[in-house]
Amino acid sequence: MEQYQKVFKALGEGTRLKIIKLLSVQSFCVCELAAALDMLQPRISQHLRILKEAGLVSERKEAYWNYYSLETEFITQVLSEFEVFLDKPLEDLPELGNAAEKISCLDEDQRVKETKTKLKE
Amino acid sequence: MEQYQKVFKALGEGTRLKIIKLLSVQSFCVCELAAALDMLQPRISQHLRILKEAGLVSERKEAYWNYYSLETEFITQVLSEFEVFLDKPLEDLPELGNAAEKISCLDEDQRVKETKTKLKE
DNA sequence: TAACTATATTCGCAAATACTTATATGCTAT
DNA sequence: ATAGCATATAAGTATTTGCGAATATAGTTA
Repeated sequence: MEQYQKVFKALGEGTRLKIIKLLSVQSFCVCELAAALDMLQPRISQHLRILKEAGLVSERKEAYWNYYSLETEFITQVLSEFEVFLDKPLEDLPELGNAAEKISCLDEDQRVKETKTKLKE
Repeated sequence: MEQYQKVFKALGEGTRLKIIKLLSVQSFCVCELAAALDMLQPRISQHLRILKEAGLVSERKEAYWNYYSLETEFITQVLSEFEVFLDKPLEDLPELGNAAEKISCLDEDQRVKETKTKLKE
């Protein structure tokens, strides 16, 4: 669950989305990305670090340059895993097992029925 | 592209991810979510507003309560569209057509070859 | 070694965001 | 109508985050 947060946070920013889209075409070094996006080099480096820590891009050093590549397969995998995550029962998630207990005694349909009954009486 | 940013930003936060996971099981009203997550009600309402504006959840009023439901199909659709987005040519994206021009004169393999040649001389 | 190029990191600032407290709105019930 | 419950909104504060400028690091050339 922490991984999804990290990945989605990395994806949820305009500049990083642009970088990702550029890298989806081909690998680029930092200075090329900076030129293409008309931004300062340190900014690009910072965003690339975030993307790299989330696993979305990888780095390859070549002479002067550091080329960054999009980890396309990783992205595909995380996104499909996320859909599986949404189908899992709450009990399987340590972060939410507690929450599951607090509401497990309630059933929505039953609740609504009770409410309606109560209101109609 | 703006939609992806909004959706991913909404997904990239811990509390909202938990809310989404809870709603993946069944619909809940605000006070139930607040109780389950042991958080204050206004905080939950705020997060729900963000999720709703991103299209990730929908609202249904019932007597006293506002029940929120996960828009599962929407999520699935956006995520698969995003993968298509990554395959599109840059020219199709108004936000990056400009960037495409700035780097279109460069070809990575050629660039690397030149570099290596230059370094070996 | 010294000078150069590309990149990474740090610092200070401004904008955005999440949180708490307090208040307002909307239904429902008496 | 007035009271009560659930929810939404607003105000104020603290934290986070993106940014520009300056500095540090790493690899390359002379």
